[in-house]
Amino acid sequence: MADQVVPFSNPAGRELFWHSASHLMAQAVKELWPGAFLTIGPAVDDGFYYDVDFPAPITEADLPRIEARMHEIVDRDSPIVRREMPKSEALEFFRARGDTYKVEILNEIPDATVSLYEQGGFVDLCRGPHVPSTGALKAFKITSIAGAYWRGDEHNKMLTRLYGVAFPTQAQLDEHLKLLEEAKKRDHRVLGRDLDLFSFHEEMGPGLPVLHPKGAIIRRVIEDFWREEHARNGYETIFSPHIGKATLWETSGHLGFYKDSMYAPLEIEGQKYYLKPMNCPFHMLAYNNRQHSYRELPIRYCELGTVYRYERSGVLHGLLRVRGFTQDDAHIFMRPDQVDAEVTQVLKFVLFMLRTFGFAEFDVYLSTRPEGRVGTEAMWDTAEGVLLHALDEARKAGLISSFTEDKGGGVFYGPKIDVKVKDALGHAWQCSTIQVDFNLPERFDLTYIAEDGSKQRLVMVHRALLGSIDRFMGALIEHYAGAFPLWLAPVQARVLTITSDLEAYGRGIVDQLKAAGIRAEGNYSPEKIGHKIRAAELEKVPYMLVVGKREAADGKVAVRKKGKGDEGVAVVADVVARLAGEARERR
RNA sequence: GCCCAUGUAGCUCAGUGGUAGAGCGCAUCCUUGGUAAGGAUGAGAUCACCGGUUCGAUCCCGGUCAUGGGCUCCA
Repeated sequence: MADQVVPFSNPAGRELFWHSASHLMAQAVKELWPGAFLTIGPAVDDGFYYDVDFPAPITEADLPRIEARMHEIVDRDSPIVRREMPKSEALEFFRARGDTYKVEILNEIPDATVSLYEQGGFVDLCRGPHVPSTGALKAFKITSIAGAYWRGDEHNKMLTRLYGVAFPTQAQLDEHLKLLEEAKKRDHRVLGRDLDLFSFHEEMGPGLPVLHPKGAIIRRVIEDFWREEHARNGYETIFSPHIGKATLWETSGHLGFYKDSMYAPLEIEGQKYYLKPMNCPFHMLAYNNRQHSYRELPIRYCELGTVYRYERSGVLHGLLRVRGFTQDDAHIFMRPDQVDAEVTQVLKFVLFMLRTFGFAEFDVYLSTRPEGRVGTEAMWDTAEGVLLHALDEARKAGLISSFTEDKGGGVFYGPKIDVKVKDALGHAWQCSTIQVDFNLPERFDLTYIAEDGSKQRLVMVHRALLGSIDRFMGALIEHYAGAFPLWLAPVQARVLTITSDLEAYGRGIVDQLKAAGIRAEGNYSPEKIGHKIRAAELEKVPYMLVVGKREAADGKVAVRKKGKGDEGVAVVADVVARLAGEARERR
């Protein structure tokens, strides 16, 4: 059976190409370190990797050597040959080499026959297919080196993972590397510092950001919009404290299921208090403070609740993975007959919010019953059916194009819908989650009084639209590369005077903008206009309003839109109205 | 937490076993110039922290902390 040649433009072809490149890298490693053992080396979304058990640690400094050897192997242009053999024979082959990793993999392959690939004396167990010869692999780069546990299990040995990418031509590789550079410039951590949005400090501790005034404006704009829309959608805001007694977390089950993510308790007057990792228990108590009639439902409690979770130091990452963050949380209490309509409404709400922030592409997942769960099968059947129905409705309405079912991916207390947004570079960010919860209503004995006067168990849905406000900000920063649309921009307009003697005129314009609710400031320094424009462009201010003698003479400004250039002069009042309008429309 | 790497001025980065340098930014002064960098001068650094080796450590060694790339998990 000969391997088919599949073009690189095709996803399968790309995978084949990258997988072959992975073998090429493996051969180079094996030639340079004969004592190294190869484990697994697949193609991944944006390249390939190979996990290697090296006899002694290697470092980044070794990468050029490996690349050089790879080029040598390419020049040899060895044919890549597939050989099939009985599993037992392959086992013997790898056992003889003392290659326990390949033996372990082989033992898990159910087939009686396996395939090996050979290229210039280098042999690896592989399903294939591959490019016909090593000469086909022209352009590649080992991009990084990292540790990775054998089989991803931290109880296993730590291997060395080499990541790489490969392309049929050098031009394509260069293009790809350029794209990576671009992505680096959009990194929210870099922009967060350059645009003076937030910072981290050793003195405060890892995973604990502090928002600077400009970052705080973005946060406040997000929150104001959020509150407004929640009020409009029938939510009531509540506020809950940051700590709660141990008994509360015992009731909620967090001390049983979530303890590893919670911080050690504080002791106050002989009682243990825990920093909250979630807001749910407080909302449950607020609901349960009095009896509720079926007529009141659904009741929707929302809160921008700041929670604290222990995250292992190695996983912290800018605003995306922190130890204290604010969830845009809500808990909806309802009758069983209301769940369908409510979930559908929540999903629409989610998509409305995300679209308003400028995201147009979503990855939507339905996660169903996992092993080890609470609730009856009938409850799961109903809840999964409801979520599925909501997703179907959203699809029919054109709100989403499709969704993926993650079988067994639900939480122990109920099924859920997750929505990830895709940013301008195509990266997916986990944001929204809509979860049916069978657990807390039982634990907190949440009920309502039905039409016939009986006490009934209610259904509770837990949801977050943006997920973590902090993470969402990170997503926005990268999506817009720091160049926020007007309504989100910390500074919306900057007045730039051609000469410093026009300061008074400039200040007048700033005042008019501010009076209209525009976040405006002026730059009246005696720098040249080109300098001021460059500064404003770099700070990604959406509008630059340039004023010189000509404009000052007849009450006008020259409008320059960031990234677009000079738009010509306009009357000040018109410009103020235009910006105010854009901000109001959240553009 | 684990593996590897990194930590020098606000930022980006040079550099050396004899206590540091550039560009940008910042301050002051000059310049008042029409759409992405005008000029001069100046301030600014216990070279992450703690310990060791050494006559002497920013540099070598050890530890700690933080950061980065991953593994794992998740908002």
